[in-house]
Amino acid sequence: MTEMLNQPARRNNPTIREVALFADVSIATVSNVLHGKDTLYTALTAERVRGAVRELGYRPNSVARSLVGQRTKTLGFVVEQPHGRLTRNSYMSQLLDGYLEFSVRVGYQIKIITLTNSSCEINRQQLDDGSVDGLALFAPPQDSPLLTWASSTRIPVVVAGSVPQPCALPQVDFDDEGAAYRVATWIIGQGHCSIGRITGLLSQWSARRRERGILRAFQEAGLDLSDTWRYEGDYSSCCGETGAISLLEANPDLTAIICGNDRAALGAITALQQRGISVPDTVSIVGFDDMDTAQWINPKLTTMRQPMSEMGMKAAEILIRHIETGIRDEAANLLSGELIIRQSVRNR
Amino acid sequence: MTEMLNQPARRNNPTIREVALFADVSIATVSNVLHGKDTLYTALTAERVRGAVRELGYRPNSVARSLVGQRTKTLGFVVEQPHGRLTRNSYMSQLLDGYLEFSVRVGYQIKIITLTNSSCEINRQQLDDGSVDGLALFAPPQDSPLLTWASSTRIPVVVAGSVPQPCALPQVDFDDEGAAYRVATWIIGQGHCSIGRITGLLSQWSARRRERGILRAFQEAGLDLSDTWRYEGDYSSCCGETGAISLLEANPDLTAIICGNDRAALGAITALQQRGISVPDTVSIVGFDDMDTAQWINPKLTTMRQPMSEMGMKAAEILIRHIETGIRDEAANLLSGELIIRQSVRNR
DNA sequence: CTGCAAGGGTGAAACGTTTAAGTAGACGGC
DNA sequence: GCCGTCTACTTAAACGTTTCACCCTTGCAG
Repeated sequence: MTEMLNQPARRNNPTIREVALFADVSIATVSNVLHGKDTLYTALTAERVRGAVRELGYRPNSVARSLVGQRTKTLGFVVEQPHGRLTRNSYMSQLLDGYLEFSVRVGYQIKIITLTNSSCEINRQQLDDGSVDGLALFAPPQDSPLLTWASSTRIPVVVAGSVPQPCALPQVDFDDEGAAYRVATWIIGQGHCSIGRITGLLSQWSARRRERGILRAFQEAGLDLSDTWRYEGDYSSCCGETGAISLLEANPDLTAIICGNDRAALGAITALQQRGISVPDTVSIVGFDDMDTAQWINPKLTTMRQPMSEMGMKAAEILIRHIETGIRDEAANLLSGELIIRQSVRNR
Repeated sequence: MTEMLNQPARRNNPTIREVALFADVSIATVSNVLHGKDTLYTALTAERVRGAVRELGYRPNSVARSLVGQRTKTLGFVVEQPHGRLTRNSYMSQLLDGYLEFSVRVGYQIKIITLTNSSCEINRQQLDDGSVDGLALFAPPQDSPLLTWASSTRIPVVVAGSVPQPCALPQVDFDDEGAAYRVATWIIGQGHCSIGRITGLLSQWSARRRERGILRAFQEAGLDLSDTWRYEGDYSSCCGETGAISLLEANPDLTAIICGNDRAALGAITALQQRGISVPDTVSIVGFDDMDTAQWINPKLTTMRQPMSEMGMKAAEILIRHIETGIRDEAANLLSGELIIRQSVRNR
């Protein structure tokens, strides 16, 4: 007994039990007061309880709460290697940002779950061990075993960003095709008709969808649909450099290039400028993503911004609705991008 | 009808109790097998238990585990508004990256805790409600009430990044003064002796420490220590623009500018180039941070890279050691930066 | 005076684990 | 034949909550 009194500095958090003792009421009453079940106690007892809580510095233990309530008010942010490092591309951070913002606003917390390919089997334990109420899979690799796992699991799941097309899960993604169509249509509207494109790897769904959008716009405008105007890259700046040069050699009358992402666009600009070809006066360049650097380079890059943060938010929204109402979202939520017009495209 | 079909997929996770029943052993035995307490069971029972686990698809509930074990194997990543959005500056994402990487490697998970100034009192509940074993406060505002709270709390805490100087908590930070000293010494070594500087707000500790480092180098080299060579900015690109011009007007023989961060450096370069002043031929520019854009602009920016990821790792390391051994780190862990030499500084 | 509803509260089970303490049986030494 | 020691288990008490069922007053209608 004296021991308890002697340990002022390092003593453990008080429990609801001690609060009850201190206030001279039952545990149940403390709980009721704390939950504002106001028909179950008098103002007097409430005051005594609150006094005890204040005096003892009581904070409810969320783990115990989760155990009995069978929910943790926590959502998982799942990211698989090789993305791994969140920062490598700001893509992930922006998704996280939106996801976090929405979740926190409605009272959920976020746990980050990273899976390495190798230890996928081991780490998968974390996915459904009761520590989260729901999971959002962000930009999963196309062949991720998680996708099949997710479609048969008990726990609410949503997939967001770069979703492989045939995917029977609730999903939110960028409207690649629509955005590409709009970019192409817009640039045609600027008077260009000899337009090259540097795509991502066409084995990837997102790159294929963008290609489709561009082709649709080209077709409507009666432009040449042949592969002469296409260079298949891999979203690297390096492929932007070689792609730009290669396209220009194949089509000397080229006046514009649509790049699959900003990095490729940066590479293209660099390569062209090194050869004394002016951007945008001779060749116009448009990118995809609106990465931070886009506004710092010269000329400032005109590009299609992906609504990353909004996608994160939407993912959280869908997930939380599923958790709280049991209603699983079935639609494919395609968010559209925004064309950020800067200086790298010239009106002819 | 469809509802009926949906039910079997939605059945709850099996508990250790059901595994025990299935394998016809006690709960304790299941637990022992799962924990590899190999003196406590025969190979035969182990096989029966593992069979049951497999058959039922049992996964231990981590919440229950945490409750009895009194630890969650989870660390908090605490970030206060107005940083809020992780992505605004990649600063936070990089810290998170390192923190995450180290933690995951040694078996800890990460929960993100964002605090808005307004609801600080409310959200503070989350900080010590038993849901995390330790907390890392990243780049707290100088006057953050969290800092005083943290120094008197029971739970292990570490502060990382932009730590206010008088802070009695375990901490890891960038060696601002040392890095600034090295940058200044190096640029003097390149033959410059008319060197301006654009600082951050000198009310902030980090900016003051950098200023001190620069002055020490200037003093050792016998350079003019007066304020003529100093422009106090606020780490914005805008202040870089006005700062560069203002310094140049005050000191026409200026040959180099040390910028408090990369954003200011970018602003300075833009402003100088707009006036037809060549960088680095006429004026050299050196930055601080090594933001992504630094390698994309022309000329590529020479800058002092902050070891953000390493700082995150170090924070996790210190925290976990404190948690597991009870030994609180008392040293101020100052990590040094790396000078990334690119093209924006000319050797005279 | 009885019955009964409402108000204000309590007791205890449950959530799913871990683990200290206990136990039954086999075996060996004397 | 008795004691002690191992081995392989089991029992049950925690961990800190929430919540459901129940209990005791008191007041009031019949």
